[in-house]
Amino acid sequence: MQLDYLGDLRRTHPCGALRVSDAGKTVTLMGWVNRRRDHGNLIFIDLRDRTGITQIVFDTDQKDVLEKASQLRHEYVIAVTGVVKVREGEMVNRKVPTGEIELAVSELRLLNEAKTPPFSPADTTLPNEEVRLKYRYLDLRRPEMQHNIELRHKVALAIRNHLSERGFFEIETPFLTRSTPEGARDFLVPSRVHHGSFYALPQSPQLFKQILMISGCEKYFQIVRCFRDEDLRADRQLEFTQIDLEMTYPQQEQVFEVVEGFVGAAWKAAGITLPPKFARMTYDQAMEQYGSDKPDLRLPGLVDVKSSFPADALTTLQLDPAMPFVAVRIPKVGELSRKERDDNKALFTKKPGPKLIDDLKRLEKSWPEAVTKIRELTKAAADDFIVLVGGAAGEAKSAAQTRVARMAVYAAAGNLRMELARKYAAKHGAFNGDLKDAASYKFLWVTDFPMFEWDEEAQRWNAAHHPFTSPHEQDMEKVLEDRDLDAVRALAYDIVLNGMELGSGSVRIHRQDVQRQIFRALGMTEEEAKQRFGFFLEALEYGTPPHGGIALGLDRIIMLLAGGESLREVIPFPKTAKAVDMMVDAPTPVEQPQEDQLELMAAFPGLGNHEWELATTADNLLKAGDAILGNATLPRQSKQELVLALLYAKAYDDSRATIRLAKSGYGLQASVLAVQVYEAALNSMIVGADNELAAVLLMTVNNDVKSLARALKYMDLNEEQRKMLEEAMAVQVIGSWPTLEERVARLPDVLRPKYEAFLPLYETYSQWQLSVLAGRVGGLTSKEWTVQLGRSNEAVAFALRVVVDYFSDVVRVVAGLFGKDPAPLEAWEKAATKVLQQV
RNA sequence: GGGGACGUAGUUCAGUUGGUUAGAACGCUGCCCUGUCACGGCAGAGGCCGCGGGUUCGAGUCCCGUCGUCCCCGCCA
Repeated sequence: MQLDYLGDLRRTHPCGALRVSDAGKTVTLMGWVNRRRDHGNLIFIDLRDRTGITQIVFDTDQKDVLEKASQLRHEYVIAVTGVVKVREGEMVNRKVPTGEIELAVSELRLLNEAKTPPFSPADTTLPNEEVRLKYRYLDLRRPEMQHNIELRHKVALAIRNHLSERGFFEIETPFLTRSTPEGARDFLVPSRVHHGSFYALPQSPQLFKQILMISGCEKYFQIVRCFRDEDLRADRQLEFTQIDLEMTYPQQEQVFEVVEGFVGAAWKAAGITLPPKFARMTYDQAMEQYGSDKPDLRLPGLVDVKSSFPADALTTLQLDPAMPFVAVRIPKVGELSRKERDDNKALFTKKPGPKLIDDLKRLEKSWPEAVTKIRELTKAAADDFIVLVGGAAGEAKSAAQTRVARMAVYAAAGNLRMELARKYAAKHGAFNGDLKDAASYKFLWVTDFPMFEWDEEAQRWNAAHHPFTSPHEQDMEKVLEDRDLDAVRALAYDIVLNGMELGSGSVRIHRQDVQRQIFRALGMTEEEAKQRFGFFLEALEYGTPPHGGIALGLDRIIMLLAGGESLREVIPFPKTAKAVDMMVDAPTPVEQPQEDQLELMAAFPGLGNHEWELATTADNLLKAGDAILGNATLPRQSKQELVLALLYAKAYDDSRATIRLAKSGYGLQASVLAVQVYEAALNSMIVGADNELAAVLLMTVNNDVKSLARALKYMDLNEEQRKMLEEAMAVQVIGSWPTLEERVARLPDVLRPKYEAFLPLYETYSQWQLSVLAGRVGGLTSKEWTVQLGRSNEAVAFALRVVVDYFSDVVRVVAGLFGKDPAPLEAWEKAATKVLQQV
């Protein structure tokens, strides 16, 4: 079809703007064909842009234009000029804002055509997420997505303006930086200039914003991208946006005021007026009243019912009188069947300690007054559902455990409360509040978090927030004297909305004596602290003002305001649960011209050119092997086929692990694992009954190990090397096969004679070969034998050579037996030989 | 790493106890239609039933594996 040029045509109005008051005007609209209704001599088209839809009309008044309009299809881009006409009577469409007018077109320019899209932005039912993400540009054309994008812009702008008006400066901090003290995995970026060193992408600008306070910036904020290399969820993406702020000389309350201010401005931008102040609650109160540090206030809290019972009742119920005993009430659930009650039991924690009493009717038989009292205390209506949670008798032993045990009971009750609330959401309706109604948003500040958490596994204290959080001034003595650490409260706070944590912050430590003491309490030595935060500790020493701040998740805020179930609804280009961008198809293996390889190699210290080439070759070999066979595609009809398929799978897994270890420079560990590859190679020869090839293989294996032995140097072992040795041994144990006898015993009868014929040969060579590396590594403890453990190019090269040499043998033998064509391997093998000969 | 749900036409879905030629709606193509607005009518095209094995006389349907998407646990403020 003939396309038109835009020429000097200008758009006079967006598609969502025209009203009756514009009647008679000659206007020009541009946009997409959203929908067409072709009546032959009368054509309606809904023209769409981000502002909305206008109906445009073509009729026989202009035959040539009508003719042209009949060619239009979904998502064609057009420009139209015409006169705005008022629609009358039946012709009005009350469903759209522009429904009282239409445009009688006199000129149509076709700016672009479109392939038939996999789905149309005008569709009423959505395709699945995969399709939406792949064709994200089509998905984003949908009015809902346009709305979310606009909402996000407006909210961010309102926050910026609000904070700017209150003296906050938006200041940028680096993306290429070093690891900050949050607990998540960092994204790492190898440095080209500094071989073997990495930048980390920030999990948050925590230390930078504190440094800005030390730098005299007084009030900082930033709407900033943060990165965390963790598994994704509906409400978690690899990269997400925080509203980050920090200020000097703050009372905790001042931070709250600032946040209440900009959150109010944000909600205002979404057309909702929030009350000026949010509720406040201490951590202990939150736990006792809701069994959660992020209480959802839309439903009734827990109610202490201990006083309802006579003293002996607790004993009869096998409850610990020192533990909490609370009622969980879910409104309007109504009668439950026996089966449903049993199902609900499964929602209760499996941990020992907390105990569930879910049958109030039975309870009523023994203590009728108690149950009446409970109904009173909980203000329960007749159709409300109530269960009780207490602490099982005899669980908490020491006084120190009591607080933990009490919290566990509350937490169990709190969890059950939310599980039941979600399950019966349709009945109580508390979660279906009107998005536009301020009452649907229950904000809450949770304050006075504990400063430390006891880590049972590591047997030490952890910082509950992060190690720069200031303790309460009243609790400072305990910190400085290193006592009662579990009772120390932090000046840390969370902002919670409808049971979701929106943000988290604290007043920070500004005195180096306190900071030093905190590190000590956390079991960090001076050196460790210096190594991780040296620059920051030094900065603290140059007159640091008291400061504090907070960070809120912008994506979550937008999601809640948009009524979305997932962050993907409010992030234009999100990633899937497996961390893939479906549109651009990231991440991808990199096509590697030599220079790029060198850059990456630089990230792996100690790996030489030749070793890198070997690693790449081995990688390609694995790919080639899998293309020919494919672990999953091997038939497994006979026992022999099963054994071969398993052998191939093992060789593949070990090869892959070997290459990974080798690339990281862990030569010896890789070598130990590589032994498993030729073990598998050997076994496949034997099962395949290719005795001659197996014998040759044994000889070359022998030579390989000998040459490795020659290459390695004798030297003393230090502490680090000893640790690596243990690691290497662990790898050996994990990767080890059953003994020879066990293996023979497992073989099908047909195969056993063949295998047994091999035993002498096998025992002479392979048994010895297998034990060579492990044995020699073991010998390291006697300080006779060593390498630069984990950093030896010789060991790396050996491991990779083993993979390259023998994995292809496995592939060839297995392919032969399964009747697959090993030809694709040949081209690769030529290339591999070349690399191998370079040694 | 573990658990669950799903995978059939471009899209959303149906497909009985395993049984003839795998269906519907929307979309697409062609023709007709001057007041529709999720327009309507007639005709038509469109399927590796995700992929690989197995069981069976016979598999979209049963079994095993694998890949992908979503949700949850672990992990992560």
